[in-house]
Amino acid sequence: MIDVRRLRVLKAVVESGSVSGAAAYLNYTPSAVSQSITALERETGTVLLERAGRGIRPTDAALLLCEYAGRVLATVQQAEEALAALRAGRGGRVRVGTFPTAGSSLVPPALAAFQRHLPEVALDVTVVELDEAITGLHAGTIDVAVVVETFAPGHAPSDGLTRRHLLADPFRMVIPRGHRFAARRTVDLGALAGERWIGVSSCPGYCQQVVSEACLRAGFEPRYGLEADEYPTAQGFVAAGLGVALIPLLALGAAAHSGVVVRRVKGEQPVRQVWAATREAIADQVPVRTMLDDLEWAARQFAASMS
Amino acid sequence: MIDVRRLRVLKAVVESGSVSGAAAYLNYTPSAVSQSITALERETGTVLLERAGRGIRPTDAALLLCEYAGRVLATVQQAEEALAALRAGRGGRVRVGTFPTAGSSLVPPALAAFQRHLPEVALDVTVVELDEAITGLHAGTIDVAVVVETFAPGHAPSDGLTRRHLLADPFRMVIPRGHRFAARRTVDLGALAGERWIGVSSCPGYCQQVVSEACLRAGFEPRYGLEADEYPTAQGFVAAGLGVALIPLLALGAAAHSGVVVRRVKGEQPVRQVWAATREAIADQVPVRTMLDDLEWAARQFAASMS
DNA sequence: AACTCTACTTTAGTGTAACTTAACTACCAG
DNA sequence: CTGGTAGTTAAGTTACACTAAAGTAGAGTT
Repeated sequence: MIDVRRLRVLKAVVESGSVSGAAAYLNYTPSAVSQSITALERETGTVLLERAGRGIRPTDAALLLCEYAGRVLATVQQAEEALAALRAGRGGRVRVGTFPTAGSSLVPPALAAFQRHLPEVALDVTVVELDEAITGLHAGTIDVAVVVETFAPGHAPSDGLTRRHLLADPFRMVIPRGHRFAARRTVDLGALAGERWIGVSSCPGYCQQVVSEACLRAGFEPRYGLEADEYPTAQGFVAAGLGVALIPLLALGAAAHSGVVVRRVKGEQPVRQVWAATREAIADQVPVRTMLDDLEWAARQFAASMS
Repeated sequence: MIDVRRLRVLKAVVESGSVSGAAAYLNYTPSAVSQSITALERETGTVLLERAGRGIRPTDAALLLCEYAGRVLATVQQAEEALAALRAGRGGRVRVGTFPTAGSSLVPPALAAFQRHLPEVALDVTVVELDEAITGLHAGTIDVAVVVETFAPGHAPSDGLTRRHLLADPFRMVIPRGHRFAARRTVDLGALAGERWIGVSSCPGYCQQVVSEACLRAGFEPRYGLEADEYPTAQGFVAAGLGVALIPLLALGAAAHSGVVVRRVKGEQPVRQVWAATREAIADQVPVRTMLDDLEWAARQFAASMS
């Protein structure tokens, strides 16, 4: 394979028309240029320069190689420019993994803001469970994950990952419209000890745990009746009078089901913590940082709108 | 400017999916590959590989660079192929300079043969005087010159040039159809001592000299009447009865003027030597050597047809 | 949980080749 | 013939690309 650096030297010679001119251009000595060309001639088995009086004249072969050298060097320069563009946040792709109940109030506004900031970066959004998010981050199939808890203060951050706190998402009491507490502004959990509780399977483990702990703090263990697969379904169950549920504000969305009322919990709020996580290795990249910033911004917007 | 050799290494890594795979492919040690990539990362200020478990994963930047690397390496390979083609005699250009009276029997058949042999080589043909031919060869504006004499055995070949003998082109006596010697097979120059001689200015110096020397050998100095600018004109003058002329066989062409007869000179033939000359530096190139061979072939053909 | 294997990185050392310096050759001009 | 310019050659030095060997870290094994 022809050495591209020597092609560069040849190009300089052909374009300047002399060895010494090329040397000046390249900040070499004429000797170095001469030796480079000789080496290239040896390498290609072709005569590239002929002596012509005091100077030199490129052969057909030299002109041919020079043409290709131009293309090669132009391509390399294009590569540099494309790389600079990528580093500046133009081009490339960010893969976002979000937990199932991230809701319409957090991730979509963040994605919209991101597209405004970096319109040339492609976006992949997938819904993933918590463990998928972690393994995806490690495997490189996800760049930014929006997850619930796990990264809570107590937990050690998974190795090689870094996280940013987005939001403390409070649970609200969802009760049927006709319920005896529907008129109250806030609801004491303890007063609902006897109710039938609706569980949600899509937020496995942790969310359920928050609910249980809140109930325990209120002095009772919730009696679960139905298990909904999603929070909207759970609202439906509540509206149908099948029980009550504690549902995170984010999962309630902008508009609650018409058959239910949403009430603040009296006393200490049960909350779930929402985090954004990414690999440390890519945390400095413009698109990744921008995505984190936009998620944070969307979270602040949401928190402000719900206060 | 990004180092293309390192791009090559990166490409190997990305395509094989591992450092050790690339090392095996390139006949390097994994260490060398790792160092190359690190250097490329330093050079570009970009992270190219992330550790992923036991192996590595290329970043977006690496994939981007890899794409350009493919183009660059492909272009270099194309250059090599184009160069090989040029060396094999496909492509390129041969510039032929020929003396004014080279005639239709030598150069055109040679050019036709050349085009048959190397159809992809472009041809430039110019008519040049002798000194133009020499300077043109030196200056590189002519690759192959067809010249008369100058390179005769006595002469030292001009520096840096090499020559090949093509033809001893004999002069023939051209006399009017009605001339008293028109019936003879051969003509004794001495018998024409009293005739008016037609000179030709287009073959300056040497051709004239050959004629004069031949006449001197025959014991007289020719009395020049008219001077024609070209050999066909000279034939016209002879046909009109304005004198006689010694004209090289090549210049007579395939068909002589209808008003004249062409007769062999008795005794020692006045001849002009026809040579092909080229620069030593390019004498080994396929197109140049082919051109010389074809000129030689055309000369043999001509000599055979005129025997 | 300790081990082992594999993959990559790091560090130190070596050899090649790329460049410089200096001397040489060749061409042209005064 | 001399001086100046352009290119090449030869010798020497430097830089760096690669190897060797030791180090680190993940993933499977006993």
